[in-house]
Amino acid sequence: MNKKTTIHDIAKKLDITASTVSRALQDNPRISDSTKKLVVKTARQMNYQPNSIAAALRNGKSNLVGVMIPTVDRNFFGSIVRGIEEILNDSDYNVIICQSEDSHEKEKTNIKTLLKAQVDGIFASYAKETVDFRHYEEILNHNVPLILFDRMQNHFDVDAVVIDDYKGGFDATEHLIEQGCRNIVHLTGPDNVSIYKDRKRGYEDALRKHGFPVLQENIYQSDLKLEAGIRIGEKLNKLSKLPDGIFSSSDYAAIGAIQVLKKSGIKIPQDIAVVGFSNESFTNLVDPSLSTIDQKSKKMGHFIANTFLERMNKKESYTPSRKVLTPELIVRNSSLRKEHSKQNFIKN
Amino acid sequence: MNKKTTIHDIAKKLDITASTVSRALQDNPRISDSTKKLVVKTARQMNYQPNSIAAALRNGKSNLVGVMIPTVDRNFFGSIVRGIEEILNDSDYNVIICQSEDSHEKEKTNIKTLLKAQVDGIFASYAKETVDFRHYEEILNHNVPLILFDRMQNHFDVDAVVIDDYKGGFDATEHLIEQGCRNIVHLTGPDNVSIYKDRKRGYEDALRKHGFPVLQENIYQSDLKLEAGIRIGEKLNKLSKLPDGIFSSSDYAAIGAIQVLKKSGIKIPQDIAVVGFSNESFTNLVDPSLSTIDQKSKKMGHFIANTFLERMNKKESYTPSRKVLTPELIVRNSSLRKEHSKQNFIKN
DNA sequence: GTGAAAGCGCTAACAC
DNA sequence: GTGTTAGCGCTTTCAC
Repeated sequence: MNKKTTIHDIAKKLDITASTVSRALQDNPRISDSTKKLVVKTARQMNYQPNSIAAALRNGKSNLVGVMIPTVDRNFFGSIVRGIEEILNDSDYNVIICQSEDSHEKEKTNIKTLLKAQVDGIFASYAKETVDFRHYEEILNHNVPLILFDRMQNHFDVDAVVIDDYKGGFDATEHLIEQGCRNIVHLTGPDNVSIYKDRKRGYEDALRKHGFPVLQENIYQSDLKLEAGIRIGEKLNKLSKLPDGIFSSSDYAAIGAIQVLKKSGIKIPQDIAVVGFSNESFTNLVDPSLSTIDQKSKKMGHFIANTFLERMNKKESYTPSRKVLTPELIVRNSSLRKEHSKQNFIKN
Repeated sequence: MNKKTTIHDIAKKLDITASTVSRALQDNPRISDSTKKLVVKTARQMNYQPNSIAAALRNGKSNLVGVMIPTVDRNFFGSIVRGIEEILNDSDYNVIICQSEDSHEKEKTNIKTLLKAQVDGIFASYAKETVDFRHYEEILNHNVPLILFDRMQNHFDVDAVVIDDYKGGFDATEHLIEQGCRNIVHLTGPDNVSIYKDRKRGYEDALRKHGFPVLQENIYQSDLKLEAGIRIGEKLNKLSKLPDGIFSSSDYAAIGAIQVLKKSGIKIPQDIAVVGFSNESFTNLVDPSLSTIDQKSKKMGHFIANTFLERMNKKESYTPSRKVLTPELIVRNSSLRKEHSKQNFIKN
C-alpha cells in the first residue's frame, strides 16, 4: 500500500511501455481498444492514481486557479466561489482561495503565494484598502490570466465581471422614493472603490430624476461595517430633522443604523425606510427583514469561470472583455410601506 | 517577458551550476555568502519565480492541503479556514477548500479531487448526510494524513480536533435554568452526527442535575435549518402549555423559532428564553441578540494546522491524538432575564 | 498500434 | 564550496 503505483508499474505488469499506458489512459485514438480496456482495468486493480504534479510539470500548467476575495464568510463572496467551482471542477481545475481581509499587505502576499503555487489563473476582487496596483501588474508580467470581479479599476485592460452598481443604486433609491421617501440619506464607502462611487451616482441620479436635490450632507462616508452603521445611526438620531429613507451601500451598515434607530423608538419602515446592498444571508433573519440588492453572486461565479475557460482556449490574440450583470432589488419589510407586507418572513 | 527564468538561466548567467543556484536560494550552509548574495540578487534581477511544481514533483510533496467543509459561508467554518491558513501559510502551504454542501456524493467527489491534486493532507468535517465512511478510508490508503474536526466518528483512529459539545449543551441548558426556566425544549439534529448527540446529552444531564425530568416530547429533531426552526416554532405555538426556554443546537433553527414566536406576541426572553449554538455572525444582528455557544473556531483552525505540522515532522510511529476545545457561553439578550441587560448591542 | 528517448525544473546524494 | 549526475512521473515527438 505504500509506494504509489505509476504508469511504469502498470506497463511492467502488462509488458508494454509507459507511453502506451499514458496514451491508453488518455483515450488516445492510436491505441487499440483491447489495450485500452486492459490498461484501464489494470490501473483500477492496482489502485492507480495519476500524479497530477508530474503532469503539471510536463504540461506547464497546474490546473489550479487562485481566487482572492476579501473574506470567505460573506454570503456574496462565498457563493461566487461556489459558482466558480461548479464550472471549473468539471474541467478538472481546482480552486485555491486566499482572503485579503481587505488589507493591501495581505493582498500582496497572497498574489505572491498564488504565483508561487503556479496557478493557471487568478480571479480577484480588490481589497478596499488598495490604491496601488503594481502587484496586479506582477500577475500580468507572469503571463497569468487575471480576471477581476465585483470591485475593479478601469485602467487595467483585463477581463472583468461586475454587476451594474449604478443601476443597483438607482433602483434602490427609486424604490424608496416610490415608497414615499422625500429625504433619503445615503451610506457610501471609500471613494477609491468604484462600486461605491457607482452606487452613489445611481442614488444621485434617481433623486434628480424625481426632482429631489442632491445634498452633500445627506451622504455619509465610512468603511460600511456594522460599527460604522451604528455611529451613523447615532448621528442621524441627533439631527433636528430626521431623514425618512436610508439607502446603504452595505447590509451591515444598514443593520447597524437600524439597531440604533429602533432603540430610540423610530419605526422601520414607517418613520424611516431602509434598503441595504448585497443580500447577505442575515438580511431575512433580522426584524424587520432588510430590503436589499442582490448581486447575482452565483451567476457571477459562473461568468468568471467561463471567461477563464474561453481565455484558455484562444491562447493568442485574446481580447479582454467586460461582463456586466444586472442586480436585482429584493423588497422586504424594512422598506415596504404602501401595501401591507405580502412577503412573509419565510420567503427569501 | 515570455519564457520564465529557471535556475539554469541564473546559473548560466553567473557561470556556475544549477545545483549551486538551488542551494544558494535555499540558504544552504555549504554555499559561500558571496555566492548566495550574488545568486539572490541575480534572481531578483531576472524576475525569477521558483517553480513549485517541479519542486513538488522532486520532493514528493505538493505543499497543498485540502480542507473539506460543509459550506464556506458560515462564520464557524469560514473562520476555521482562516485559522488554518494563518498557521500554514507561514510554513509555505496553500489551502484548497472544498465544500461538501452536506452531501455525501459531493463529499466523495471532493475527496477524489483532493487526492488527485496530490494534497499533503486533508482536513475534513463530515457532511451531515454521511453514514458510510469508506471514502475516508481511501484517504488513509493513499497514506495522506487525515485530520477530522468538528463533526467526527469515533471508529477512525485519526487525529481529531473537536470542541466539547457535551459541555456546550450542558452550559447552555444550565444557564437557562439559572435564568428561571423550568420547562426547556431542545432542538437537535440528525442522530448520526455525534455533535448533536453530545449536545443533547449535555442538555439532559443539566436538567437532571437540577432535578428536572427529561421529557422526550420536549426534544425536537430536524435538520436545524432556519425553516426547521420556523416549523418547530409553529408547533410550540400550538401547545397548550408553552415552554419557557429553548436550547437549540443551531443558531439558524433558534432564529427561525424566535421569528414565529415573536409574531404571536410572545416576548423573548421574558416568556421564552433562547440559547443557540455556533455564534454565527448574525447572532448579534438580530433582535433580541441571540445568546449562543462560541465554538472557538479560529483556535480550532490553529490546532488543526499545528497538529498537521507535527504529524509531518514525526513521519514514522505517529500516534493520532484528539484535541478537545472548551466552548464558551455567550450571554446576550435572548436569554438574559434576571439583571437588566448589561450588554449593549454593539458588544460582541 | 506501439516503443524509445528526451525533457518539464528542481533537488540531493555523491564526488572532489 | 561547488560540480556531476540521476531522477521525481508524466507526455510527446519521432521512429518503425
